[in-house]
Amino acid sequence: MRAAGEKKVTTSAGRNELPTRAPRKRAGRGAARPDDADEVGLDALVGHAGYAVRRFQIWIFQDFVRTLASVDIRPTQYSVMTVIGANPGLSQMAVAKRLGIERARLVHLLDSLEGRKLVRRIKSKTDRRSHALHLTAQGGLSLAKFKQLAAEHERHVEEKIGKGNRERLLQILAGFT
Amino acid sequence: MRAAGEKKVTTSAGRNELPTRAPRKRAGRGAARPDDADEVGLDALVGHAGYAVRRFQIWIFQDFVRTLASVDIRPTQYSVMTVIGANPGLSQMAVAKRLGIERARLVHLLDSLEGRKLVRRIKSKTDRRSHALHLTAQGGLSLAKFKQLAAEHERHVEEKIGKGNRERLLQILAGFT
DNA sequence: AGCAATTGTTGTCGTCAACAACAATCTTTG
DNA sequence: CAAAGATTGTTGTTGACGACAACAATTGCT
Repeated sequence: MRAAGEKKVTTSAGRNELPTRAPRKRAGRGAARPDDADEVGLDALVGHAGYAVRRFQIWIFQDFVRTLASVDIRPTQYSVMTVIGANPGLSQMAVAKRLGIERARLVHLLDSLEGRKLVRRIKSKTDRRSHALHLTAQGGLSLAKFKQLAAEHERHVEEKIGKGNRERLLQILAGFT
Repeated sequence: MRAAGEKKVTTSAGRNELPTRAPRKRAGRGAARPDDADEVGLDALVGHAGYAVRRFQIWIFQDFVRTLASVDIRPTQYSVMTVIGANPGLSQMAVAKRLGIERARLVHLLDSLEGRKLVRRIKSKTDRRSHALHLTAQGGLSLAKFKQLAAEHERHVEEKIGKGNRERLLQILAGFT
């Protein structure tokens, strides 16, 4: 519901400023006073995996949100629906554990999705504490659309870091999924 | 939880009924329904770079916080001090731009660091709007210690994904730093 | 001088991880 | 079987964080 920005972000959104890194001289210590951020040396920060990953994560997140803005689905919502769609009848606990999110957080997520008639909580008969999660008919249809857009987002990632690098990345991080 | 032989991704577009596992601990559920998160298929989620990166980012973040817990320094604080240490005299705007954080947010960050006598805001004489940021003597000493711990954290990353993979990762994501 | 832009600051809003506490409901065990 | 313990969904709080909006002081531009 934001969309107020209406920035000139095209749907392709790739190749904006990747190779900016001008091989300029390192910011000289002492007298030099780099005012432009482009000239600021990072020193020890480069070489930290966490920093690079954080920046990349932010970029990916924003592109995902932007690409799926028309359907108003955020990454976490998408992951929840995907898991439920692939494993109907899961309990909230199971979904939370699988996605590594707090079950407390999943409550709000599902409230929202259920309010939009995408997901249903059905009381389990075998365990009256838990809910069996299912996609609604509309939810299934919608998820198909979401997946299309998510695939488009994935193409943006390819454009940004290269197809081979993306696959390599997935391979390296396969242990965390 | 590595989900080793996980190849239950039946590419046939239809439903992929999970391979019937013998019901383990809990009383039989009647229908084949995975209760344990370990058995839950992710389907389309695997293959999404954003998901893998997010999980990895969370892991890295937590390890960083844990490794630097003794000095009570969080990733963002570390990045701010590193940049200031490498480029003394920077303005808040320059630091914020370089690290990709909001200048509004940097205010609180610096309030905290200045309160701990690690950095100083010195009024610029050339531009009385801005502050020149410097590490205090204690801040410089502390940063050296922080860097040691950060290097230890980085070793944890190596242990987790492998030395070569870590370097490849940094290489792939170099454009985002 | 006048007006737009920048800088630091304050504040709000929404997302997210991490806990804590609780009622309802299993499961275990004495 | 009944009490004790554990689990599930829920509500609430805390704190870090990104995104904005508005503002005063200051600078730059014309």
